[in-house]
Amino acid sequence: MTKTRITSADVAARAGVSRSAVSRVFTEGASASPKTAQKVRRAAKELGYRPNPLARAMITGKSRIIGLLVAYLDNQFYPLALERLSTALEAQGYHILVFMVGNRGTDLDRVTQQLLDYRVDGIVTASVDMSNAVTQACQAAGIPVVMFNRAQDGAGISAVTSANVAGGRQVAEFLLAGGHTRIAHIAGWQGASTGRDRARGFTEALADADTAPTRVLDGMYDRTAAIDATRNLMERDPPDAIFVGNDHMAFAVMDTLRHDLGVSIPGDISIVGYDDVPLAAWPSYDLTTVRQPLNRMIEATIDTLLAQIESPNRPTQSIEIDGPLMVRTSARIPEGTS
Amino acid sequence: MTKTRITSADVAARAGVSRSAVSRVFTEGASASPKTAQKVRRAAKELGYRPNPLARAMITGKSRIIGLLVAYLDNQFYPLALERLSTALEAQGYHILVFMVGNRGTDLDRVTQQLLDYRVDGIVTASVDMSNAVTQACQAAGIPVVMFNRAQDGAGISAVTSANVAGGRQVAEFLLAGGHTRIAHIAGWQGASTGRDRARGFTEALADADTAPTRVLDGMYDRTAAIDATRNLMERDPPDAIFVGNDHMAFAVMDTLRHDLGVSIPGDISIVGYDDVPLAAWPSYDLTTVRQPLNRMIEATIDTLLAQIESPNRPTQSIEIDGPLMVRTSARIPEGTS
DNA sequence: ATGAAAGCGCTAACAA
DNA sequence: TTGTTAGCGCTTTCAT
Repeated sequence: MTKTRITSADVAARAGVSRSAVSRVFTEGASASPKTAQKVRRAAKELGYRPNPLARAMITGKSRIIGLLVAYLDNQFYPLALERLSTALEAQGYHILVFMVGNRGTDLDRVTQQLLDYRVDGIVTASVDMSNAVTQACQAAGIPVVMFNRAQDGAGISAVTSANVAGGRQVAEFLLAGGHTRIAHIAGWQGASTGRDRARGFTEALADADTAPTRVLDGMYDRTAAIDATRNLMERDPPDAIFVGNDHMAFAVMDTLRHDLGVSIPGDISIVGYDDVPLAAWPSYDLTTVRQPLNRMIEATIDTLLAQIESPNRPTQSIEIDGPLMVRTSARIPEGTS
Repeated sequence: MTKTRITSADVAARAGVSRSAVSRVFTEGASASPKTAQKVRRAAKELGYRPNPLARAMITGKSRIIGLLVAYLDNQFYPLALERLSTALEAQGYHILVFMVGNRGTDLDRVTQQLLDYRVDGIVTASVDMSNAVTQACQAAGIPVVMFNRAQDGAGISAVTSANVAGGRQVAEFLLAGGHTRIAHIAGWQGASTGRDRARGFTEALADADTAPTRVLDGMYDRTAAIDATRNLMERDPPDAIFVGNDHMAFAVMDTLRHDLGVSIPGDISIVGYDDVPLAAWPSYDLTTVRQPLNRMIEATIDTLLAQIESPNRPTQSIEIDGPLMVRTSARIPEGTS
């Protein structure tokens, strides 16, 4: 059995037409008579021919590959995002080429270069914070970029996020309504827009009620850091509620509180997280949290990206998607709540 | 600012050499005099030139892309595998093109075709059970395939797994030593080699001790199925220990037992899982489980794949990697254990 | 060691 | 609508 690849020439020969004819039959919206099309398709099927996307990419300049830049995969939110993103893009004839960037300021330049090398049609960055340089370079090279779950102020880069400021507010209001008086915040990484926005909305809403968080610590979106922050918090001035910057950290906080410190949740302290990953709904945590509507965020990401690929001069856009507070049992529930 | 791409011709012109010379300078182990190399590199740097991998792929037939076929990303084990795999491959100059296959018998044919279309240099399948057809087709097309965390009996396909039969045995022996007498098994999907092997090792070891599992239910590697199985088990004949086919299901079992059924773990029932995902070590579960040594499995996967890419006629190999039982508190600990 | 020429598999002008 | 003719950007014999 030979490993010979079938080319369009083979099909052309067999169908008794030119290679261009074959090409046109396999190209969206190209002109080919039904008769030719039929002949070509038959020959192709008999030969097991399929166009070579690489060759096609070279000439069209479109690879139908989307570069995905991703840092952490330990927070359940991102694997799910990847799954949805990939599935949705495959449905549109695109595929995802993965570029892992080490969590802390790795060789971004090398990655950027590779991204450009592969002539990807577009780029999605997920959980990548230091993307300024990258995104700038890619934009400059004419490759559309959409930041997923991160925003970049005024940088002229498209971004899709949930309404993080509003989400932070929601949490503050919920906690206030629950009668909490000493509310602390273990924030998401303050180098990330999500971390900052959630903290801001939260603090602002408290300020509106003439109060303030007892303390704000940066949990870096990291489990260990969150554990340390929790201990620190409890040693000095124990709060009666903690808003944690994402679910991943909130689980760490709950674990530490319950199992290390013997604190009852929500009896002694209420905990609220952010993301609503599936684990948040598991009864071991049953975490009250702000949902980031993954499906709609993915949808928006893809729409934005594809729109930008189709019309390169289209202005960039930032999309913010509202997410509800999922009330569960990790935080005391205000009286008379529906 | 123009979007013009720099080609090897530009570099050649600037360096005063031929395009072949440029090519050789950028090709591993090609002959170029130090002088030429220097001139070319300088010109390239000045122009910001980098070879186009797609064009290179067309001629060499090597895309330096590895196709990753993956089904579920909700079990923490696979995102981590993906992360490690991608990082390690990037270090070797490869990248991962993702192909999601819907959990239940989706259009495998379409995916297979696309895999072939892209002329990937190799394929890794992860958590893909029905891979027979796919892998066969790819092998036939001369593309090396390595199955990660699945084995295929006698199919002449390379595979990397942990020692699942031995792992199952370990669990049985541990539970027996702990004095359990009514041991049930909520098994991993019996359509998957891992599910079958673990169940087999487990049952065999019990048989060696002249006993048998009180019941064996297929949990399908699915949270909901595992919950149902747990309820079913508890209604009819409650065991004093359950070996669960993977951690992901074990968490569901523990949640159901504790929060739905008010069962104490390990007071009333001991639970043992499989995988040792990070979550297993979190204090909320603190799950006794058999570790699948991820890093070494990934290493073996990559070694096998790259070896096969380099010498296509090399025979396929199945590698099995031992994993220790991680003893934690979800199962009663035998007396006098170190 | 180097350049000229040929070609990977395909699509895009251009005529016909 | 169709075929012919050029390439896309690169690597690779084959001479030199």
